Amino acid sequence: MSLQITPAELEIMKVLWKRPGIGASEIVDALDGEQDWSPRTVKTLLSRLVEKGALETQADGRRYLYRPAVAKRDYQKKEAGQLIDKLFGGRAAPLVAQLADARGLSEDDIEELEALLGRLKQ
Amino acid sequence: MSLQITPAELEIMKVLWKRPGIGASEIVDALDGEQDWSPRTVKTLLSRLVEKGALETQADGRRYLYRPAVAKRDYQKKEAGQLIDKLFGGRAAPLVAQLADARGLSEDDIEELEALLGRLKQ
DNA sequence: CGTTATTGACCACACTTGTAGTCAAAAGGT
DNA sequence: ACCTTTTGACTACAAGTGTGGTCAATAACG
Repeated sequence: MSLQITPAELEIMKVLWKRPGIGASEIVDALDGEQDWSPRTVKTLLSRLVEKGALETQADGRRYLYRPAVAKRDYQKKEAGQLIDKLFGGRAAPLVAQLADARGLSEDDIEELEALLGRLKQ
Repeated sequence: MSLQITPAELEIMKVLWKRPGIGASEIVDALDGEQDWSPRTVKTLLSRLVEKGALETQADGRRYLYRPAVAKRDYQKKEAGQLIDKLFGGRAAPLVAQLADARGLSEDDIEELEALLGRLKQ
């Protein structure tokens, strides 16, 4: 179940990761200002996500409540892993080097990473 | 020029980043074992890449020699940046944390990253 | 030289993706 | 009890993508 989430679908997932268990209209509202989609479009994306198993539904009278069937954490992991496999020969360090180069790590980033590495070390 | 390279096209790019300036048949050979594509498919992907400006051609008698118009480095940077914007709120540190969790960083990775951070610090 | 293999140009076609319309059932307002 | 709104189901349709075929020119081989 490779669960291919497209960029448009991802916007929906992001809303639901933040507020799981809401209905279509709340999602439309949450996206207002972010995306300029008709409610129809949002509904279509919801259906497709349900169909591909990325969302679970729970009937609530006339409508469904939607919630992610995939944790954000897991999805992030999968995507990050795919990227380094695809482009960085499976090694994480070169990716980080590119990131540093591409957009510069902030002081905070650097500190956070050092702490992380410290924890990993022992 | 946002230069959208699809996964299949990327395989071609990878060959050409490694060996720029080769012709279609060499690319087909290089992909043999990697991808199971007919030479026709490779040809189509090449045309599309040229059309979208990701490859440059140089006539060589009856055929073209192809070479990347985009440096691998730059493409990696763009992809990595897109990923963290898309999924990690634009911050690199959480991505690295996920990677560490997802596949574990090797000793070497950790050392490399520490060195990198050291360099970035001053 | 005539035949064959290669190459780029152009074409095909199903599947996915972005974006939305139609429809019928149900829920809610008045 | 109607009319309107909302919702999910189904449908549409163009652009992009994966995969490969046809064709004509030409290079290479015998």
